[in-house]
Amino acid sequence: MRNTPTILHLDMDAFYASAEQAAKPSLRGKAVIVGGLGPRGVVATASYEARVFGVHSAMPMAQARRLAPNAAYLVPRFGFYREISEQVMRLLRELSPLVEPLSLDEAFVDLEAGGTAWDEESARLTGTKLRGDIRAVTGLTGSVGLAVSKMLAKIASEQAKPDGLVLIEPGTERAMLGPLPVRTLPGVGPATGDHLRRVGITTVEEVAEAGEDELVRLLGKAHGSALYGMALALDERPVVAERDTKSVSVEDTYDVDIHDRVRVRMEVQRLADRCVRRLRDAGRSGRTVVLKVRRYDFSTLTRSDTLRGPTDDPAVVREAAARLLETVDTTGGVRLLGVGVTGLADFTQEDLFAQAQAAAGELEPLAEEEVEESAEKQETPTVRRWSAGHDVRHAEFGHGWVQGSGLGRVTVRFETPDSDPGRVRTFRTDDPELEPAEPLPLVRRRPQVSSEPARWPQSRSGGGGGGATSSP
DNA sequence: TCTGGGGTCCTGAGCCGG
DNA sequence: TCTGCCGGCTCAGGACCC
Repeated sequence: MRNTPTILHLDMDAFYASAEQAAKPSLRGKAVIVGGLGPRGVVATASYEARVFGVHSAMPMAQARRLAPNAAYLVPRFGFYREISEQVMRLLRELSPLVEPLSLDEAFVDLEAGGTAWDEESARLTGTKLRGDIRAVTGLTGSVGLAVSKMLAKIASEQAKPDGLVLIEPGTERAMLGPLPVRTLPGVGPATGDHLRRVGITTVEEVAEAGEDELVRLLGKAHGSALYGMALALDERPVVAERDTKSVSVEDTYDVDIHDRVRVRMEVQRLADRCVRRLRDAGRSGRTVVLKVRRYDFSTLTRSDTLRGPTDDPAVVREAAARLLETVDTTGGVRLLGVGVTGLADFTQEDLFAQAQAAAGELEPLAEEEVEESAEKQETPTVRRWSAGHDVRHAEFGHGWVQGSGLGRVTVRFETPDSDPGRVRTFRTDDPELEPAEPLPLVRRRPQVSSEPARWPQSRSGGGGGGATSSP
């Protein structure tokens, strides 16, 4: 393991919620909760103002609404977040070719490999400048952790939140780690945490004291050994720039459990089509088709079928998924269905056997009329949908966003990232002057990458100036 | 309180072929 | 030819992560 703290972990602060606050001046400083708004939605991100009420990510939305009834509730706009994420990732790639994105809002960077840091001081300077650049380019804040390994850099960025920088000095790692709860270690979730607590292990220090043999006995070989290493602050995992995707899947949770078997079959076919579309967009094909069914009682089962060769043929995937469904009992109802493909390849191989079978009529695919008939039942009648938080443009009032809709009315707040908080107006949902719009850039004119200050005030004023401040 | 969606990795059982 | 062993593959489930 290296002895300089030149692994950087960047974590954007409350990313989705902060992006929405940046786009919508009236939400700055307010509790904002982004997530699924249906009856079975969960919180994706809560702004720091919402966290005060006890709201956190992965919490059921119904619970969040009870805790913070006056918060702004928005559906995620992944396309918008992806654009911001790409700006941030570009800044990271200026630091090093070794950038490992973990999600839209997180990444590791090997600064040493990029020649941008070689010791404590240069690492700290690089991290500080990066935070300023992110703020200048996106208007958002991110927290930076610096350490000798990925695990420690991630723990450091967690400690730096929000809007800070923490560098773990080489030699102090074990002392820092010891008193932390086991859940701090990567790979320790609710189940493992419980497991360890039941045998009296609650801190990282106690994990180290338990010894490798005991951990392997408790958790199995791979998990036990890995955890022991982590507790000793040993983590040799390199920053890996190119990660090959290993599976592609889509799934839907339904607002109400589905009981009708015909409807279940139809949904599986739709999911299969969506899955193949994603597969093709990625230029891949796959050999193993996986069906996922979550039943009314939340029990989840998967069924998979490995074909003789990789395919990206929707008919083949549909047929495999339909065949797998026939092995599953769905009486009682299903709350979630999913279709995935694994065993990915860059080439396809015609599944002649399946094609021949289909041609011979052995597969009993859903009759077209049956599909269409069921599809019609699904269609909501002709009303335009206005999702909360999405951008719109009105012929007279200009750019705004949907604050809410229902009962044939849609409420729009007219404001832009660099305007003052705007006024609210209500329209009929079929108002011809109202149309969906693309999100506006958060920072109007991309400034030179330097310490130019953000163009508008942040909800968390913190360090002010160029944003290039650091906490201890 | 009532649990999303997209992934990754691990484990253990059963089967098969050398 | 039979048996035992071993490794590899497939399948299902579970845990974890963001």
